[in-house]
Amino acid sequence: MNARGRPRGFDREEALKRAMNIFWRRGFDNTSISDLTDAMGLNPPSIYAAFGSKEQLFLEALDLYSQTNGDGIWDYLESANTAHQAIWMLLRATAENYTRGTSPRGCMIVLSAPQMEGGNATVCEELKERRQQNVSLLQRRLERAIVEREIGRETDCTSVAAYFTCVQHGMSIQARDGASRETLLAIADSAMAGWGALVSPA
Amino acid sequence: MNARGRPRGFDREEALKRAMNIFWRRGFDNTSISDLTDAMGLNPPSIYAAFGSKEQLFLEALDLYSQTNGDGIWDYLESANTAHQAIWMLLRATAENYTRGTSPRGCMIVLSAPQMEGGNATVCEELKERRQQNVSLLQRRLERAIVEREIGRETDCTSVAAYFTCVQHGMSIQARDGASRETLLAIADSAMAGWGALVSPA
DNA sequence: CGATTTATGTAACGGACGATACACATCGAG
DNA sequence: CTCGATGTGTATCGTCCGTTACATAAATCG
Repeated sequence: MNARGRPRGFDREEALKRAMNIFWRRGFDNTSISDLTDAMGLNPPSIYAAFGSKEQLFLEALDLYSQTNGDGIWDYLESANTAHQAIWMLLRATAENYTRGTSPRGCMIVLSAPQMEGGNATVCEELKERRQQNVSLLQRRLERAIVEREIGRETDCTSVAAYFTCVQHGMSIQARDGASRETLLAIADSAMAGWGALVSPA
Repeated sequence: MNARGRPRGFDREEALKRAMNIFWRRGFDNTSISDLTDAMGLNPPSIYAAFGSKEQLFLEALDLYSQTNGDGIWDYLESANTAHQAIWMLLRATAENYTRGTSPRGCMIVLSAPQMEGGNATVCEELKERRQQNVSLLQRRLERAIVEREIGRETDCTSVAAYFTCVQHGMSIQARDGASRETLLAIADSAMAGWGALVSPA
């Protein structure tokens, strides 16, 4: 009992990758089905048969983005030995990731649909949740650093996580506005300058 | 030779204010003429006669935003005695400004149209230029602080300005995502924590 | 071989968009 | 008053949007 009917005439993953790139560059609302058919080399019925709708296609593209572009950044959180090193490398990896010549600049999750009203509600909510998950990841890493006695028990992990997340989000805007990799790396370093004052002593 | 013809039946400034609010909340592309007619209480021909086009209306609304909402923030840059105090107050004022109950959260200039492709090119370019002007303002204030011997001559004013601008931009995203005033104020304080390491000694 | 199932290409759907044509209302000038 | 000028309301323009109907192509199943 194998695939019945006419087989799909295109590579679904390749098509999804192209959709991701154009959503990333133009955002959800500013990407039309016509844009997608051009970029994916498909006609509308093929897209709808394979992905369901523009909204579902975007959500799949968002998953692909998180897996292929996000992980390279967030892996450092757990792999680095200290929270200080982890966040520093996270920010520096972000700077490099946001200024790759071949990819759109900045983060798809931050830039795709910043308006909470007027656009697609499901998409907005999904993006918002993913952004907030990143705050939680940072916060948990800081709490782990308390347990491991890297930083003191008095550290306000929630505020510090919000601060570094804020810097990362801001880097998306700067990257989209054309900031150089050097500028973003300098921002990453600057953001770490206050570390000693942000965490309480171990 | 005074105003000939039928006089305008509405308050132009009040209508512009309402347009600003809805553009601020929904962004440029996600605000339709229908949204504007509802919010402004006008029919399309009245809007077009008074403001020209959706694009021109937005640009006027953007000017109004800068005058009524931006100045409260940026005035501190020149009025404060030191660059340190100026930037700190700038960030704290930003935190308060972005979390006023009556207004949309976050900055209109940052959130209205973050995509450089697919939307209105003129609007995108205008917003980008205004964002970059803010970097220049910060940079000049830091250079003044060098002249006034508040900070050392080795300070990398460009990088430091980019860093604080980045924090401010990030606060717009956080505010739009629902961050509390306390969270944003904590971010402002956190961002200042590295000041001593960011500037060279006087 | 049909019969069935799935994918594709063409062509178009209803609806929303930004923007206007047109008739009418309301002003100042003469 | 009449005349020219300008604002307003209705009703609509052409275009693009996301989506789909329909006929046809290409595969498996019996």
